[in-house]
Amino acid sequence: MYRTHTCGELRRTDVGSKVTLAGWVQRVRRMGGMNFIDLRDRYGITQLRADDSTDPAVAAVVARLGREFVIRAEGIVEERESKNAKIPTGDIELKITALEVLNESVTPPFTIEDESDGGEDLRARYRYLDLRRNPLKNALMLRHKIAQEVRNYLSDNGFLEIETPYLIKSTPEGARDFVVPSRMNPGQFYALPQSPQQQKQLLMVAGFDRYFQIVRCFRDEDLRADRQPEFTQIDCEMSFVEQEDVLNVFEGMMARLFKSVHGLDIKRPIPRITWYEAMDNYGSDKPDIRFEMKLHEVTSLVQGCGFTVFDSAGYVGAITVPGAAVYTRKQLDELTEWVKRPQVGAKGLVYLRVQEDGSLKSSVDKFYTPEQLKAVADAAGASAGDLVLILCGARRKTQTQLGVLRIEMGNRLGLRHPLEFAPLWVVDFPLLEWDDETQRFYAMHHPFTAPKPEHMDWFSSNKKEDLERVCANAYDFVLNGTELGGGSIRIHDASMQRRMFEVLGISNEDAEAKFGFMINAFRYGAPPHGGIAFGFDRVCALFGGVETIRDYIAFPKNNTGRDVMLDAPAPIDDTQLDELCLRTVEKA
RNA sequence: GGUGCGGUAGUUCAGUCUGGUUAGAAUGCCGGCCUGUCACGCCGGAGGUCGCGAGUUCGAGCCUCGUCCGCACCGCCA
Repeated sequence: MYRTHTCGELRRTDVGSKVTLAGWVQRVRRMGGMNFIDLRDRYGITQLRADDSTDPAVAAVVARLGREFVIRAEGIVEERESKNAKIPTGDIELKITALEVLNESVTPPFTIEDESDGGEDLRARYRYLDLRRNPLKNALMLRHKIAQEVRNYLSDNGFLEIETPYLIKSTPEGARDFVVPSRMNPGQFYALPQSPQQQKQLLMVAGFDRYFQIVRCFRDEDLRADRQPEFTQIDCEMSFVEQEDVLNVFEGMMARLFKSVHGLDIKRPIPRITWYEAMDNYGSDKPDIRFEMKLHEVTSLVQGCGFTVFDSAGYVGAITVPGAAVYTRKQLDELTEWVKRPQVGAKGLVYLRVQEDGSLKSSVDKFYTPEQLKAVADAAGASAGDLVLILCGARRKTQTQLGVLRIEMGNRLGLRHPLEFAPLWVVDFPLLEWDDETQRFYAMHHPFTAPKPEHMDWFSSNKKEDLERVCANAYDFVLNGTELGGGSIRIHDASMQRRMFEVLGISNEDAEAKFGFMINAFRYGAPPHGGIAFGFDRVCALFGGVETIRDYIAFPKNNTGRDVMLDAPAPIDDTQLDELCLRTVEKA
């Protein structure tokens, strides 16, 4: 037996017992004649003590120990002379009676401590060492906890966990597919699933009326702090449900997670706003509602006064930054430069200070009377000491820019506490999105999303402005400004599906070629159904209070999609290429 | 495809704007001292192709151009 206990469990009540521990050497403190070893495993740290004078054999082993050696120590649990309140085992130590090196370690390239001295890239290349550190270890433990809670909740609610294939068929709509060549079918390719969307709908046709899966998905797109090419979804689908049923079930799931992970009782029902309200009030389809600072349209108040920038704009909107009237000219200039960066894309920034005495000072004083400015400040909900920031331009574009500015000001004012949680449903998304470049509609969610029944007249119309108004039975779960999940009620009626393809400009032949198996299956009695999928990595990261998902994935890819530890992707042998008929002709 | 920031001891960084003797600090590592440390302390030591390539210059870590790599973001992500 290598050990009787872990390094995290011994307490004062164990004093006097003879135990054996095994783990990694975190640090050796040699005091001259007396030595302390911090022994670490997954469960914690226990201090070992060795006295050179009483046991020369142990002393000889201690003398050659280095960081990250794997050792096994036998000894007696003793109460410490001086306690360490920082660790749970801080009241005791192990007086070593026998010590064995199970394996040596070369000096690690960075320190294995909570605050490591290693940079991101270095730690990524030695991920197995990085994972020994508490922050990453705790992140993976949180991930496990959330996965367990999700499984239990869904299983308790009658959901069956069913696996779907990873080798499927490429679908042209949506993100780029990762493809896998087929040896037995030369020149043909599988695709890895972007999500098990079609399979789960087929499971509904098959009668598994409540399905879920914690499943890996793949998208060959550029990466971000919150986007990996392979990521994990909590994928769910239900039959004989309306939107309300889906929202209720998954509110319950999120409530259970908040309770079990953070001990929080979230308010139910979780607030719901429409996509239009989200855009008009927050300039985002995934608003962070931990703080107010809503958008206010002031277009009618500022036009016709000779300020041509506003007069020619389709929309003029404002946000009120509380307590920011003290911003200096320099700070405002910096903010103006900030909104003009390509990432935001505004042409300029108009400000309006409501000073402590109630008087107004703005960058457009010469165009407006104090009364007119007062009306703007009132419309924006500004009071003494506040700063009103105004952008103008095309409606949705400007709202989006104000939304980005709102988040930035929220950050600057410290209004976005990572461990404060404000969940939200965004509902009634537009069904379709017009693309100017290709002059056609695209499905905002995916082409199986059902239009709202009350919008069927518009959906039947061939006028662009009618189709643009059609809302979908689609919904997103948003937490603290991050989209954590999204789903919809699906189309289960063949004629409506045909109409959908027609609107999207997909011919019968194309639809047959791309989604033939779906269309065919739906002829055999598809039940009304709908579902949702959550980004599991993002759920973990947000519950952990950070914005990057990499820490919650054991072996993530870097910014360019590489696994720097494996050094993948990599070329393959010519023999492999030949077998797959993929060998390219050498260039002359 | 694009924008920004970064690349200098094992590691994290300073030095680059304003070119000039032997490129510094901290930490880690090695050696010595130390019997109650827990970020132990004290003394000493080793450790550098300044990412790579070209250019400007009497002289380049520093200036210019190119290139590679990392991170963040825009595009993209039905």
